[in-house]
Amino acid sequence: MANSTTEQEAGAIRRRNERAILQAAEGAFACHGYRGASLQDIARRAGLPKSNVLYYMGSKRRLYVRLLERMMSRWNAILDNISPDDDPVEVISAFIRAKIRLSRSHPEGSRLFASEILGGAPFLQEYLQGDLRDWVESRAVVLRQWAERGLIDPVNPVWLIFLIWSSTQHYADFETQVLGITGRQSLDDDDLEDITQFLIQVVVKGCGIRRPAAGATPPDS
Amino acid sequence: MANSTTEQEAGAIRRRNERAILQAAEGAFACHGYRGASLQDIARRAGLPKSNVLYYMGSKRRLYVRLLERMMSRWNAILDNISPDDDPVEVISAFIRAKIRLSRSHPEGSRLFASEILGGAPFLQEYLQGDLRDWVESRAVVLRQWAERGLIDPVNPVWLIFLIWSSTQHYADFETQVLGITGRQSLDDDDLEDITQFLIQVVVKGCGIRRPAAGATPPDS
DNA sequence: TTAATTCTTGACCATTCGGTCAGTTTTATC
DNA sequence: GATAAAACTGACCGAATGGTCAAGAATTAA
Repeated sequence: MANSTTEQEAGAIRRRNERAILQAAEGAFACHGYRGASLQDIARRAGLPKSNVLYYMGSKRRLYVRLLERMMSRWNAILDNISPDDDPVEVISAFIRAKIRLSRSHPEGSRLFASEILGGAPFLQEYLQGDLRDWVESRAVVLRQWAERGLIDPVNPVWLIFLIWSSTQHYADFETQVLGITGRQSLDDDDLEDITQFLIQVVVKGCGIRRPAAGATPPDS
Repeated sequence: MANSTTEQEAGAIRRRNERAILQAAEGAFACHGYRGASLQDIARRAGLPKSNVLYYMGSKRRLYVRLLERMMSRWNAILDNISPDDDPVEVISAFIRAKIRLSRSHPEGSRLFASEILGGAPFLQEYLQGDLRDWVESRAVVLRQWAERGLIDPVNPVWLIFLIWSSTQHYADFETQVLGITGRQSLDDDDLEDITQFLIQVVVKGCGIRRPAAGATPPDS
């Protein structure tokens, strides 16, 4: 294969091919699920022979797990810490915004995750019942403290978190439905900003989320 | 095969076997998607030889389409008509409630639908851009009229419909995630009622949905 | 009882699946 | 240019895929 740039740092070929394979596989797994996706199809999308895919990834399972881990690390990156002293409106708004951004920047990874959950999460059970559960519980504690201080209605924190997850995830997972119904070819940045504002408004107003009284407990900004 | 009840109306065997196959196939397709599910697995779930599945259903594709159509008819059943004169709070509440009930009564059909959309809706494109789009548009008209009369904040009706769809669908599609994170084995009726109340409250309050002034335009009940 | 219809199923088919491997080519190092 | 390491890939394997078919079993209709 003709390679125009002969001089490049070591491992460049590996990096480039792995990137191509991972991207191709993400699309295939997102579209057809773990079982439904085939290495042949992934190889074709990546423009490589099937043997080459296995040379780099070892096996279909390893490739799939690697993609899941990549997606979960993206997910973890937006699960930032919050403190009871933070401004609830800011925290919730930032969370919704980050989640929408993730759905937009990595729609296929998002669908890959959804497909994994739909199939009963055979590879992510541990994560769901471990790290992610702990994260949800820690946020629930903060939300309850906000409720005690009258900064939010006494809603079930877990249902609220699920509401935000589902309503934002929707725009990646059900993109086909959204486009089909709205008659668009794609959603542009303005649409996404509009959706983000709408979700923030409904959640903040719907849960009675308020900013803390000025000077009471400064949100450290 | 021993058949205890010899005397029964014609077609009883067919009905019973088709039921078993459809149920088995719904679970398999929901779990693994169209490509990922295998007739062998479906036959095993139904307790029949593979040949028998093909005898009744013709082909994998026909079986899949039949399941999709069955699910869409359930879906259509809750897309009832509304009039601008109806009480917005009642309409939205009833819609959320019906949608939650559908997710609960037919979780695997719900996941089957989700899997179809995730895969790009190869079999449902027409439905999405046709009947469903028309339905959404007709509801959007009513919602805008409500907004003009001050019965709801001027939110984008389509985003509101998507919000209700996604947040309710979540409890079927992401059941594994919900159970893993809450540490439950299953969600009981009380949980679902709690979730329903939460979603109704957030949406109604969040969108500023109000009941029409008494006697103004009676909701015909 | 007989004849027709429906139902059942194992054997079989071409194709594709994930995966192995040996052998070749390309690249990096000296 | 020589050597070693990395990259590449066609051929191949056993298993599983969706689907066909013919022949037999069970049920129904006459």
